[in-house]
Amino acid sequence: MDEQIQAISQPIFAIAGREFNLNSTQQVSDVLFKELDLPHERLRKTKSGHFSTASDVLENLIEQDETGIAQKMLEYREMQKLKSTYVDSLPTMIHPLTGRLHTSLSQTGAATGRLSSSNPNLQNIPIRNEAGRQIRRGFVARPGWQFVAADYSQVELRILAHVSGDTGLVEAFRLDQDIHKATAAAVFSIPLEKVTFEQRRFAKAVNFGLIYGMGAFRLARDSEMTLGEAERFIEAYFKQFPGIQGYLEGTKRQAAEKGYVETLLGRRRYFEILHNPKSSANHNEKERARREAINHPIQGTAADIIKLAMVEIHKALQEGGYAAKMLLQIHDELIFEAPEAEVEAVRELVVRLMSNAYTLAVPLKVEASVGKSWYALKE
DNA sequence: CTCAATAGCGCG
DNA sequence: AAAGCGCGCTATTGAG
Repeated sequence: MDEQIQAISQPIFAIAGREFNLNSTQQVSDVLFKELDLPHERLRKTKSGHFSTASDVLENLIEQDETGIAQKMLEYREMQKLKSTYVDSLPTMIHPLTGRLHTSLSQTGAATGRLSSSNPNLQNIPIRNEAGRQIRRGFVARPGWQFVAADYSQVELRILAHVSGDTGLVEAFRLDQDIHKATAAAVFSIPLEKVTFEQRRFAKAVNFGLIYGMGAFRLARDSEMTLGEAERFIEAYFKQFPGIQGYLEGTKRQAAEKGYVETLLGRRRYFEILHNPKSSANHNEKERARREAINHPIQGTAADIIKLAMVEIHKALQEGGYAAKMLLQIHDELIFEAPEAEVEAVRELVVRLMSNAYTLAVPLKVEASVGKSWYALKE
């Protein structure tokens, strides 16, 4: 990746006889969409009226783009992001006395009760693409120590199963089924072993979309379905998981009647927009508030639970006389650093306390891994 | 120079 | 435009 990153030091590109700065989305938009022979009537516009050059737009253009500029820009952007945000920036933030990076965690940064991380943000270190993932090679445990990482598996869907009481979802988690596969089998009315990769991928998108209050429009856009087909699919989904439909409706009703919704542990988020019938908010704002209300009890409960686990684990490490330290929380995941001799005990302790942090109608599954670097975590 | 808004994108 | 939630950081742009 070093070579790839070095290769982007020059952000000036020439195309259609003009030079422009690839960092300037406005320049790119003007040149790429107006001077090139691309159909630009149907393209998305930004707030300021320029054509959007967001990655999803460029990806859709690759096919028809004979110049190859769309592909080039995506590659350039990926490397530029990694270079500016991580490779160039993180080393400058190493503390001179400790030789380490120290983030600041805010307990009030997120409306749902999540923590947020800043200066630097260590909750968004790349992992999804291999080039970015290489950044994690830079995070290494001190000599003779190892990282122990433990994350909740599907914690938000498990919380949805609990708060909705949906029997199908609860059963699937109790049987420790592959939840997206089980969803696909249910909505397509086929046996588990007949579920294709595509069907599972689709069910996964729908499961996540629900947590965020997704509608038929988005579903249709992200799939090959028409709007009508997407509406029928969602209908079929709710028929299969009526508890989920009940949760969505109940949450909306509570937000309207009481003006707030809350997590299992009582953390509230207020929605004046939905409570006040004379609210001046427009339709879009109300729809957004509706989705926020749907999401809060789920995301917020997950945040409550991992915080309980963090308190318990801190206590247990202290009382057990461990040298191991809790380093970082990434929403559904905790990272520790432990001396070699403590690794197995810490791993066992962390998995146990995270799993038992709060009792739901379904098990809280925790997966752990160990390694000398953040890149090399295994198991 | 600082400040705010915007576009874009990294993560869960 | 906006049409799935929650964040923080970088670069550009335009303003004072």
